[in-house]
Amino acid sequence: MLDAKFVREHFGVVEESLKNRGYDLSLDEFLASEEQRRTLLREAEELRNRRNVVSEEIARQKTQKKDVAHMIDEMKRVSDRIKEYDTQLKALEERTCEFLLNVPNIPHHSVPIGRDETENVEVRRWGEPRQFDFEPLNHWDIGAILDILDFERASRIAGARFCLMKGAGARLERALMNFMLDLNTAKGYREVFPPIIVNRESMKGTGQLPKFEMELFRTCNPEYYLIPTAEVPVTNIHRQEILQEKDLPLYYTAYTPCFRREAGSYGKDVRGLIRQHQFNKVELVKFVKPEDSYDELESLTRDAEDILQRLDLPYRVVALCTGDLGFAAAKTYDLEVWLPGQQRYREISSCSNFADFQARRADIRFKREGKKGTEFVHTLNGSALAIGRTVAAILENYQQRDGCVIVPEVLRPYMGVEVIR
RNA sequence: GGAGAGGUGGCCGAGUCGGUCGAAGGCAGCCGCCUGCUAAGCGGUUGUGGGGGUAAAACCUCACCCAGGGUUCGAAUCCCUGCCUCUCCGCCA
Repeated sequence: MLDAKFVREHFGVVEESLKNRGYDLSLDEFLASEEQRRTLLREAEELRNRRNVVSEEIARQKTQKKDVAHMIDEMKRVSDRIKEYDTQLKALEERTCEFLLNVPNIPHHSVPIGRDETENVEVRRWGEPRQFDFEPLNHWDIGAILDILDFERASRIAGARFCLMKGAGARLERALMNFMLDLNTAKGYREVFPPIIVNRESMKGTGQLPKFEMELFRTCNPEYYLIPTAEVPVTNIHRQEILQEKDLPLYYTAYTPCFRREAGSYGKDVRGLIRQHQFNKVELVKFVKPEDSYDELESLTRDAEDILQRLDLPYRVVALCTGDLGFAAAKTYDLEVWLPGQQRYREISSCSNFADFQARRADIRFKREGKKGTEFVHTLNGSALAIGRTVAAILENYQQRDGCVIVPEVLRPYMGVEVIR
């Protein structure tokens, strides 16, 4: 969420950023109702002041047994007027809040301007896509041949966009989770295992709600939401807290299952592990001081890249342009891994700096040593990595002519075997 | 699921029959004094958010005693609802 005062005072900046993101949203109505709100607020506060002053007077005179009926009479009228003001103010506040909740973050000035994903900018590449002396298969074919990925039975158990992993497939999934968590914690990220269904407030805090209700699974009675990413519960660890400067930065890593409706993605990636309703992911989350957040984004991205490098999977880093940037993000790098079966790079991690956008929504602040007042922290997160997609990448990149799959060296201690056959 | 208790400032803790309570007292922190010895004593000070104001402060004002409603001229104090915590019983991975 943006700061109402900031929007008031810098609406030019906000309009520009909305335009760059491809949003068609006018600020006029917001500015007008804000103006009205502030006027009403001042008048209401004057009345309250009057009421406070006279109420004290009433108390004083009453102890002296004086007649206060006329004052009480006046205050009755004042209180009625305050109530009227409050009703109006509440309506206005709801309107401005509602509006602000639907305004996306302002992109950082280093974010390339562009309409959609075709205008994202490649920042760097790592690794050489392997040259095959045979036609490389898709991971779902490899999975079927090895009998480690079973989409048919999964659809019987649950439905489309689910996968039953079996034998070495299940073991590979688990190996990757452990490998990634071990690596991340060794770098100083604190491992947490959070609730994976959360309340509405948490979803609001990170920006999934109210705008993206359609993309979430929800429970009824009582109402909870299944998390689409560990970002939600982990960022909300510090919701409504005031942290101390000396406690920052805070680094967390978490493995969780993730659940996504994938509404509106009909026909996309219908086969394989790329787009599932349920998938596993290891996430990195940072809480940092504002002045550090863009450096922290670079190091967070490097930490995610490190996993791909250790797995020896070719990838590239892409800076998302304004038109492709997520709602809450100020800047995002996507890591795209090479999939030989599809002959293209596919997203496997998304690393973002949200600046103070989530912190303001979730009310996560910090106090500087020796300074008055508080400031919002900056939050960041990134996948390190999406497990299912990593499985797909390993199967496709490490496949052999005879159908078996070599296990990447760093995973062998976790897998117990060198080859999946 | 059943029966009770409770949620007050960084922490502990008071708040009487609703009125001068942003809230006693203690601890902790900060500033100063005193003392010369490893610490005590004395004085002062210490929250957050909004609006106004200022070059910036100062300053003025409103709100905040879990959250949201209600009663009242006036609520931390009374009523209702919700959330959370604790104790006991039951059930259970």
